[in-house]
Amino acid sequence: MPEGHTIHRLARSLRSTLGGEPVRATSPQGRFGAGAALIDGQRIERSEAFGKYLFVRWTSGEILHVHLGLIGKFRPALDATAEPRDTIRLRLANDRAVWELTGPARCELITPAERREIVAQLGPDPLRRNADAERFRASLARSSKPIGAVLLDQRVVAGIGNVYRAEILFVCGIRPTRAASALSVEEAALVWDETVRLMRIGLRLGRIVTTDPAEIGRSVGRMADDDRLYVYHRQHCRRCGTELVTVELGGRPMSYCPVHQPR
DNA sequence: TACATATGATCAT
DNA sequence: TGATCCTATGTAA
Repeated sequence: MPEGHTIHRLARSLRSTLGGEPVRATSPQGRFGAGAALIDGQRIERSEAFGKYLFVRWTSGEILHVHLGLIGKFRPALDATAEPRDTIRLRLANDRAVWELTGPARCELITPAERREIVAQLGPDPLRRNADAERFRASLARSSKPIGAVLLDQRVVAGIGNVYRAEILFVCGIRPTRAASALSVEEAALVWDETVRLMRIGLRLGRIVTTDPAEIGRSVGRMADDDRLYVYHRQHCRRCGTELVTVELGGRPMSYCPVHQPR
């Protein structure tokens, strides 16, 4: 379930559970066998996320680059003692924890220069300190494409995915079909601020929650799944019940509320 | 069993 | 824009 908050959380969890001592690395599936052998027995020196990209630096100097893509998962083993399934690309283990990676779009060892190239292609990451909001605003001002499509462009802002783009624009009251360059400075600032706010919540909770607990009438902990989002994957607006409009932007479907997201 | 679908990105045309 | 890759899950047949 990978938008940026997931990867940031993952980077932290890997550090806290595997950091400090040598890690056993294997590739039960075999497709990353040579790479796993190179980091096997090393310690994690650094584990960080940039947008949806995960970088784990090892004491040997190798950098593990993982991108989960649409269906990839990197999670603690359900049963650490069971024989690993043969879909597991990479398994990282010490005496405290076992992590299993399946279905990644990318799992490779890269050099620091290659890491820099990847990061250089990415826009500011709202979950990183010192993220450059002005650079984001300037990208919007330059783009005549719909804001709904622009928010998915990782070169503009790194980490937003299909859920957050829909939810952010709802919370900001902005119709996704509007040209990015048509947003006022205040609107662009609002989009950035809400992106930071909502993704931080996602990072803290480990799941995407964009609804206001006061509006829902329940604490976040007691919210049903159906109450967590305003528009994503819904037929009707969580706020007013109006039938949502679905459009395809950036090659992927998204919904908006015609009442709360005016032209 | 088969098929559709999923919080993504890349490559070919 | 469309095809393709990667895996797991839910629903239909």
